[in-house]
Amino acid sequence: MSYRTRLGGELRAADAGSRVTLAGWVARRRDHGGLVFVDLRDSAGLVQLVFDPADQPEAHATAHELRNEFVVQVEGVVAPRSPETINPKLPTGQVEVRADRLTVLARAGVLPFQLDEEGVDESLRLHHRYLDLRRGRMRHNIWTRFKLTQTIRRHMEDNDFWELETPILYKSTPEGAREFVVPTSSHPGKFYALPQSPQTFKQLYAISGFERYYQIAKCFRDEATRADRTQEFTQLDIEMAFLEADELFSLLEELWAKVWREVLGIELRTPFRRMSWDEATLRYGSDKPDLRFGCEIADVTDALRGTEFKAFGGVIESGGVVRGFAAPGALEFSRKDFDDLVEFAKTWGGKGVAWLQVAGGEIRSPIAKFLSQAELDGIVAAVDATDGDTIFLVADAEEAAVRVLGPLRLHLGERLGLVGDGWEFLWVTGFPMFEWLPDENRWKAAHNPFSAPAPEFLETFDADPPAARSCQYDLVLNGNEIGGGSIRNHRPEVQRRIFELLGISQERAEQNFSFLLRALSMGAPPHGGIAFGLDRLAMLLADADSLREVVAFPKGQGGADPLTGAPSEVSAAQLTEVGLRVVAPPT
RNA sequence: GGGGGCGUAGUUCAGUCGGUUAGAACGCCGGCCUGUCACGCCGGAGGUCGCGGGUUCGAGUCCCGUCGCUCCCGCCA
Repeated sequence: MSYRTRLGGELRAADAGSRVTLAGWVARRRDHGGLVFVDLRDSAGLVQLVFDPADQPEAHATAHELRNEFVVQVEGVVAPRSPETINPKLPTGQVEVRADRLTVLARAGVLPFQLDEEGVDESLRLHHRYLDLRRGRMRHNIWTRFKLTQTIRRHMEDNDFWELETPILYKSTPEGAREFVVPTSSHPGKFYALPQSPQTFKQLYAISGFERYYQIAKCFRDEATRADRTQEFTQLDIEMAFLEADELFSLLEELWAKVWREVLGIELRTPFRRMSWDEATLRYGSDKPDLRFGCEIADVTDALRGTEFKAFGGVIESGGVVRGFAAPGALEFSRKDFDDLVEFAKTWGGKGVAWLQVAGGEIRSPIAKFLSQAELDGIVAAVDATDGDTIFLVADAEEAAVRVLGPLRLHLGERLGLVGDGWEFLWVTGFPMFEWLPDENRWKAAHNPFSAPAPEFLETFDADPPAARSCQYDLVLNGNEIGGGSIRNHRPEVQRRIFELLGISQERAEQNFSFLLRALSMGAPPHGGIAFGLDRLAMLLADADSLREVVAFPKGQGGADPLTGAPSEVSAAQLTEVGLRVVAPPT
């Protein structure tokens, strides 16, 4: 005989008068008069048990000893509840169970925190994650994650993708993020790395003729953590042969529409918007613009050309720009509020921020007296400001101005409550291929070195690297980068030219990527793909503020796991086996 | 690697200008209550104020150091 009937719907449907066996956790016990009331919880719901000494004195006596989170099995008779006794805030349901038999299956000690309490210290929650996960909110978050991967698997399967695995013990290729290294006793002194992504192997699948690959893949980066960044994460990894980007875009638009329908019951508008990287950067100061509000950044340089006001004029003369945006509100900002904004801008490398309030047809600004009426009018027109707006301007080299204005726009969007509800998806395309690292005096791949140049840059990308744009695309949602990918280099000579420009010597390319170059030289189809951060998607879907809220057993800042105590030291014997000696033991 | 915030009962927090025996709520323990469900009522236990040092007649409170957690910058092809 099984332990139980499930609570919730199944039990509510049971006829009054029928006898049931239930098992679950004690959510709460109340004694009132001669009766004991127990709320019993399982994964399907909550039901109230009533113990009456008249029914069965022994069960009643045991029930009196119950504590929260005890695991019990009960037998009893389902009875309807009179509507006026049902508390809608606590969904114990339409029926109760008059219990006459009770077995305690497991006892619980005093809980380290109460399950209905909010704001409990996170490391305490992680230390007792099995308790924390019993809470409704966490249960919902984990459900969201499950529903996300379930919907993905169904959609990919329906579209003839194969779910294929790639190795976890990877070859170390020290480009990009710092890798986790793994020693092995078979080769003391040599190391595997954990994959930062299945990038190279998924390309090998495509080259091997597996034309539609996907995987829900674990990835690892030994880098500092953030609220939205962990060392160990999960991505939806996709690669296709004979791929046009448009084909991939519509496949994914359909996928996310399904996910939003399944998880949130929301219909997304498809196709998603698209924007070039250049446009996103200039208009929003970001390669992942949040389109839930306006405040588009405009160029006001022309309106101020030749101005007397040195702070602007000087910058313009030396080839810089003045850019800015108008934000509705901020008319009530105090001097200190504005000073804080200037400080904020400085943390992003800005020299300062100028502001002009447009109120009742007048311009209020500490710099207004330095500007002519024509210049003021020009500013207002350029940023398209209307009455009640405050205009924020930054004068600097174009790149520097953009770098400050983007975060400033986001900051003010939050601060002024401009960020609307909803889901703004955006494809960003045409990323730069390379980025110059002045400190190291070399070019760096802006995304990854396997992305193909856009066709119009195929001949010229190594002659004029800053101008080169790649076949890379990102999917952005409400200002979060949720995925990115590219059409790859399927011609080995193009891949070699990229490695060369990046200063990855032939020798090192040979050493690190020879398998890929070799594969490309034996008939590689045009291919490309994309990868999505599932943790971040789950976080957005569950409306959580940290990745750790949508990971069942997450690690804290610095990768420490309060639950298991990992990472931990290993024995001297284990070290000897892998040929390692710890030089600087933990203090 | 750098900067900010936090650390007081099992939990969430309060603690005034540095001043008597460090408080509240929830939880926990005991008792009462014949329909409770955030039950109610009475009583009780529970504290290395993260740790170390300093200033002071006196430190939870001020100073220095340190540890832990967290947020951000760097970093994250």
